[in-house]
Amino acid sequence: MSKWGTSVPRRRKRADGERNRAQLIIAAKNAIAEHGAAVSLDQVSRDAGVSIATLYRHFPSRDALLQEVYSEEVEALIGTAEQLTADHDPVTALREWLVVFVEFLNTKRGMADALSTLIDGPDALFSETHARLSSPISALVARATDTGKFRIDVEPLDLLRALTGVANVRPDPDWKQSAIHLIDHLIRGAELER
Amino acid sequence: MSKWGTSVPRRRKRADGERNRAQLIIAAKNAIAEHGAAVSLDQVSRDAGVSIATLYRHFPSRDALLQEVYSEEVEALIGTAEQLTADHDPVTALREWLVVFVEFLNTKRGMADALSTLIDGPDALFSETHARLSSPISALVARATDTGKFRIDVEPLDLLRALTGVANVRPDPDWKQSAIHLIDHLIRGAELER
Amino acid sequence: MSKWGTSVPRRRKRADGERNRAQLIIAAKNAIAEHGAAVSLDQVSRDAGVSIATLYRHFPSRDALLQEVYSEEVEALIGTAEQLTADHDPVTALREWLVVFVEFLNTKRGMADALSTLIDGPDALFSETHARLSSPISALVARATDTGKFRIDVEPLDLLRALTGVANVRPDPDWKQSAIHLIDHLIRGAELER
Amino acid sequence: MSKWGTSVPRRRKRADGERNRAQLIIAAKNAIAEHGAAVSLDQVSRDAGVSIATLYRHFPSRDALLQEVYSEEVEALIGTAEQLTADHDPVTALREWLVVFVEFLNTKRGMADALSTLIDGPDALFSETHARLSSPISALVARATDTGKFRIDVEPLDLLRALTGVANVRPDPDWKQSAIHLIDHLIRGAELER
DNA sequence: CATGAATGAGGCTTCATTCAT
DNA sequence: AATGAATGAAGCCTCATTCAT
Repeated sequence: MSKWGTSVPRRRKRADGERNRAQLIIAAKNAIAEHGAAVSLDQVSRDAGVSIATLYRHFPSRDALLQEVYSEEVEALIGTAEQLTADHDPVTALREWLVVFVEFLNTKRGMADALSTLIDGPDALFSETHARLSSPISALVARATDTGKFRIDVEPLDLLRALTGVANVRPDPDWKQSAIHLIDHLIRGAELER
Repeated sequence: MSKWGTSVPRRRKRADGERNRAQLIIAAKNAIAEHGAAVSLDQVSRDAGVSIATLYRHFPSRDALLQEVYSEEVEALIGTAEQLTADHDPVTALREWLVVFVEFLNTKRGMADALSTLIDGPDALFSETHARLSSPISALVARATDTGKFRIDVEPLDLLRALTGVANVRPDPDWKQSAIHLIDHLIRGAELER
Repeated sequence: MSKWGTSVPRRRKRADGERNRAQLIIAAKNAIAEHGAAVSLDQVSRDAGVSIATLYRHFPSRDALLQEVYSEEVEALIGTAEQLTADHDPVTALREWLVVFVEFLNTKRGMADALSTLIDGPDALFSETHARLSSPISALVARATDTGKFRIDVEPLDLLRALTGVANVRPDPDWKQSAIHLIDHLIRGAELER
Repeated sequence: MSKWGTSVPRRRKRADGERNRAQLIIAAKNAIAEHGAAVSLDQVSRDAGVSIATLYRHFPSRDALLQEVYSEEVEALIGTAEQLTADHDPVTALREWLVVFVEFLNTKRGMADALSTLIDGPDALFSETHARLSSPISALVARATDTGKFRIDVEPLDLLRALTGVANVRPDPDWKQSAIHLIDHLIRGAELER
């Protein structure tokens, strides 16, 4: 089927393109973590080892890039929610997922900025991610609540927002531990029997 | 009309200087509330009715100005803590102060950005505010804890951070309500008798 | 399915090449009419359904492409001149041709830009077109003059330039009518008997 | 009244500012004449010997700059129309003004581009200039027509457009002569008695 | 003290054009 | 012959900050 006997070497350039694309996403991820969501795209392209024009070829707008960076991780997060739901009792699943969310924030340092920085108020990027995270957290909370032993008046997404707040304290190396304390406290406040 | 002919003008000069300084802080405060922390200093100086150079005379750098804006409000917050401590029982005082803190965040929309936007590591501005807020919140929590009916494993400052997280959801007009729900939940999680 | 198994594909390759070339010219023509002469070549190649590289294979530079677009239409114009000369009396032929020229400008909206945009001095593109249009208009004018009833001190090409000036008023939807009025006036000014 | 004894030296900087402003207008004028209206503002600022930021300080937008360049000359033109109306018989006045208009085009080479290039179709800049030139030319034509010996079916502004067309032939050094021939022809076509 | 002006530097974005396959 | 990818270069614009008066 192949013209040259192996199926791989054909279209090396194409492969490079995809490698660059990947590099850009990685660079953007790191850059955002380091400098916040307002990173210069110039910076990102430099980090990725490509020209700024190449960045623009792959991502026609800053948002398109952020979207992509964001997307991957968010999908993973959502997948984890399903996994945990299957493997654990409701409250544990919720707790564990919040812990995973904190891990996610770790890579995403600056992402919170990203959301609010994007100009148009309730913008597409935010709305979408919002919506995507809303499902799993709501489901997990609902499942915990359905046990009858758990009650929480806080809107599910606000749990994530609270953790984001703790995560945004940039310099503190112990923030993850702090966040876990907060998770425990939040759960404890929701348990009816004590 | 002479510059030194009366005893008043000499003082007025000084007064003008201070008025300018005050105006600048007010303008910066409003500008930040309105446009986020990335406001152009030009904008601020224009709003204050002085030249950009005058701004620089008073505040040698952008950060110095932010610092000051921040400072004022923080001092007010601290004052409130003392007031509440004097007027209310420990848990109520804590709860009320957290509510006041949420109000503070309301004016400061964008201030959170300001903090995280400042680029490198444990920056001076943040650290100082951090330190200054640490005292009142710690004191309030300690006082509540000392009643023996209250226990919280979360680091006091993290309570504020959690609220900040909820506050940072820019477009939601109900965020304040959400924040208060969170406060109640956090307090509830800390009460030993239920 | 084999590449060389039939005698047709070999020719088709060539045919494709020519088709592409033609498509490119058409696309460029439309693009210029729509967006002015500053169209991006990327746009043109996309419209033509080929890659930008293919565009470059056919036309080594932006100017080469414009040249070609221009050329085709100019040839058609010249053909029309001959036709009109054959079919009508001198003055009518001249008038009609000027009307056709106005039609030509209509499709070419933006072409005028194209010419003057090319940066330096008496550029090749312009000069050539210049030269090519010079013949027919001069011939038509000469033929009208030879009747002895017609006299015009204006350089023949300037008649076209004047019309181009009227045509370049972009927003006016009645410009064609205006141009025809101008044609009539110009002819009227040349008629000796009145 | 002055603090230093002469009224001049005070505010030297301000004077510089105005000089720069003037330089920018001159540079823009020349640059447009040379490269057309799409000149890079960077280029203009460089020619004027100031930084691009300074250009922007004086003219917040490209249009603002063009407006200014344009404005001065247009006002002069309008003034001339009044002068000529006062000093000459109707037809002569019209003819002379058209000659002056040709002179104006000489400085303005590329201005025609400017008009059509500015993005929004019938845009403010164009409309205004349009309107401003409309008055004098209409008045001059009307006055000539009122003599009863002159008739022209061409819209007054189209006379200017026709001349602009001739003027836009960049390389020809004799274009001014050509334009004057055209003027004479246009006038001749309008005279009823011959 | 205050001012208006100026600027360097940096980010954004778009192209025409080249290159390896 | 055709392609997608890459890039240098250039334009646009904005801002924090400095300076001469």
